[in-house]
Amino acid sequence: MTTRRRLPTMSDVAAAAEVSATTVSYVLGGHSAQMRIAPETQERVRRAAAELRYRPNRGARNLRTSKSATVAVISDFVASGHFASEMLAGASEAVHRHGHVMLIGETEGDPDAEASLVEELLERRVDSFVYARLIHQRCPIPAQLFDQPLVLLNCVDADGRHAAVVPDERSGGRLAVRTLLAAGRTDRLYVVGLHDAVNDMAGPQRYEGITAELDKAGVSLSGMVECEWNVADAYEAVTSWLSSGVRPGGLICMNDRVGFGVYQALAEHGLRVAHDVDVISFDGTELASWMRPHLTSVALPFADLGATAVELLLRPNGPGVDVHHLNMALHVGASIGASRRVER
Amino acid sequence: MTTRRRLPTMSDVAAAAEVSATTVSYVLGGHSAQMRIAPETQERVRRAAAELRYRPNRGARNLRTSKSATVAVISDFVASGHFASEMLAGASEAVHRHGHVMLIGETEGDPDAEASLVEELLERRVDSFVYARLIHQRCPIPAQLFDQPLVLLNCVDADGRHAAVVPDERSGGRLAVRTLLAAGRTDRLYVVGLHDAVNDMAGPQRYEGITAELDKAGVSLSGMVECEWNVADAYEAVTSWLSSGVRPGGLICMNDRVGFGVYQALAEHGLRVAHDVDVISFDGTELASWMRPHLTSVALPFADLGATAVELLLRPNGPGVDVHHLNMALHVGASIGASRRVER
DNA sequence: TACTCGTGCTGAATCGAATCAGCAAGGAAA
DNA sequence: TTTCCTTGCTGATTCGATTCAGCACGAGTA
Repeated sequence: MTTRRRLPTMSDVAAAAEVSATTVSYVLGGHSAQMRIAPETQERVRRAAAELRYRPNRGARNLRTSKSATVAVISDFVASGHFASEMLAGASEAVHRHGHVMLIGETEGDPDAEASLVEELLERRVDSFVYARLIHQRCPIPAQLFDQPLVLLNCVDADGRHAAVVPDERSGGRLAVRTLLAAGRTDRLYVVGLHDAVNDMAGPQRYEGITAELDKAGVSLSGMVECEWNVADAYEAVTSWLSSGVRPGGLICMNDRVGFGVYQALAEHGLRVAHDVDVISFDGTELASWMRPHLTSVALPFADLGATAVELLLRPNGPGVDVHHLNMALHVGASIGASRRVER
Repeated sequence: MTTRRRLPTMSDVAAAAEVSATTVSYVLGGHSAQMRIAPETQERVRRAAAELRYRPNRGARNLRTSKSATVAVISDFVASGHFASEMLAGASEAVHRHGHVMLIGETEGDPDAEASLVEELLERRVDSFVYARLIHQRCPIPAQLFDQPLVLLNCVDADGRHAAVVPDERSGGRLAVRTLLAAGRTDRLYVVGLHDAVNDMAGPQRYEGITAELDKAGVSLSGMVECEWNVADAYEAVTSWLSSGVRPGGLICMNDRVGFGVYQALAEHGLRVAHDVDVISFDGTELASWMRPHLTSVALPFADLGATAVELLLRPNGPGVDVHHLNMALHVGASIGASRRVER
């Protein structure tokens, strides 16, 4: 089923409505007032267009106007099976709301792939670009994008020359601490997952927020467990840490996958989440809601990040150069404070 | 940073190389032999193009040739945070390998959204379409796509009028059973996750494969636990089932999330995976590798599904109307047979 | 010398829409 | 009656590439 009949053009409509193609263009383009087209004529044109199932050829229009109503999203993930792809859903929704379409290119972060992808997109005269990263970080931007309308999504460039939309990790960190404190957890607090990753933004900023809020409350952090932000490393690090005899009161996990590993380690040591140890984490992915008990998590506003980036991009005056920090909200689970609720 | 300088056109190149635009077109289009352009002239044209950093305007080319080198992927998920988005990564890779770009539209399965999305895409004269579903199922196809080059991805239509790429669920089911049998598990076998979902393909076909292979081995299924394919339902169903006193030997979970719920339920009943109960599941997502012990899973070939769909679509003679079944491979974990390994 | 033929290139039309400049018809004002 | 304005529309050009038809020139042939 791949025969494609010729699609009706503007002059087909013009012929059907017995007017000129020019008139059709003005009517369907919404400029009929400016050109004083009589209401009956407008009606006739519109009916003809509907009857022929006329659809404008965007390519032809673009050629004339050099606008393509197309937003390209260049990301290092698309897929990768990661929860962050919700960002794309948010972006996609906003793009269609504006009557544009979204081109997606995945590059796995490879600069060569990025460069050739951008070339492809420029050939297609894409109007504007979103450059997205799976992990909130500082990263280099392909130079070809410098003079294009551009918004960075979940990342920032070194010099702050571009508009960016990122989560407010710092206040996310404060929120995590406030949540623990509000539940009465004020002692034996540890952070799990701190590590040095070059250009990482999430880790340091979350940590800043955590220490700032602790200082404010006069509570001090008892220490930290370093590990990569994944299940296996978190499990191993926490397991060997617990084996050394530490008995934490509250664990702040740098993301949900770390939280997952932490649950496993605690279980093997006979420690019950929420009863013996309070656990909170960051990201607010589905994974948190799969655990037992549900993991309380300070959520990244994935969809909102994507949508906001597109909204900025499509603003009439362009996106500007500000960095926009979006709030992280608490996804309440049941991983905190059960002991104290019971004691009461 | 949104100023956009005028891009060089073909006639700019022609002027620079002191030839006609026609000549430039033939040289850069690779038809120089046919038109007998002298090697030196070709060289001059190519140098001029490179110096001006000339990029063809695809829109203009499309207008002339009515081909856009664009593949649209319409899916009900994109994002949704699901592992299946790897299908898109596979598709994306194949699309770029063919020098095309990929337009993505997410619809959450809403027919109205689908219809208007397809209109948008047709306006842009997209060459060909992939219609994808998160869950392998039989589903209605938007009628506007009927006369477009189209491949269905992870779904089939009711009448089999379109090419489709789907996982071979049946042999996946057989593989799961063979794996259990090969590990010596031949008794107290149960399937977890069977349920009636209209138009679902994965469940019935996996089940068919399972029973066929069991029959062949002369082993019988001891029963099944019905639940939706998610963590919470699987946990609850299996927990109450275990509470009734059943002691299973092997559990075949309909997907990894069911497997996760099963792990939780088994743990609460003091049953150890691989020692007391063998567990195998389907899908082979990252989640399986996050569990302890790693869950052995019959994997969906996500990336391959996406790539194959695109390859079919871009075949010179069109995609045809066959349904292509791709093999599911075993992701070996450690959730099977530890007891018998120890006994030996 | 007249002719054909191969070589190497170009002119002009075309795709489908947007848009500027302008024109015919009719009514009002001078 | 002439001039001017308003109303309602159209012709021609343009965007940047592709592609058919054809042209000039020199070499080879009769």
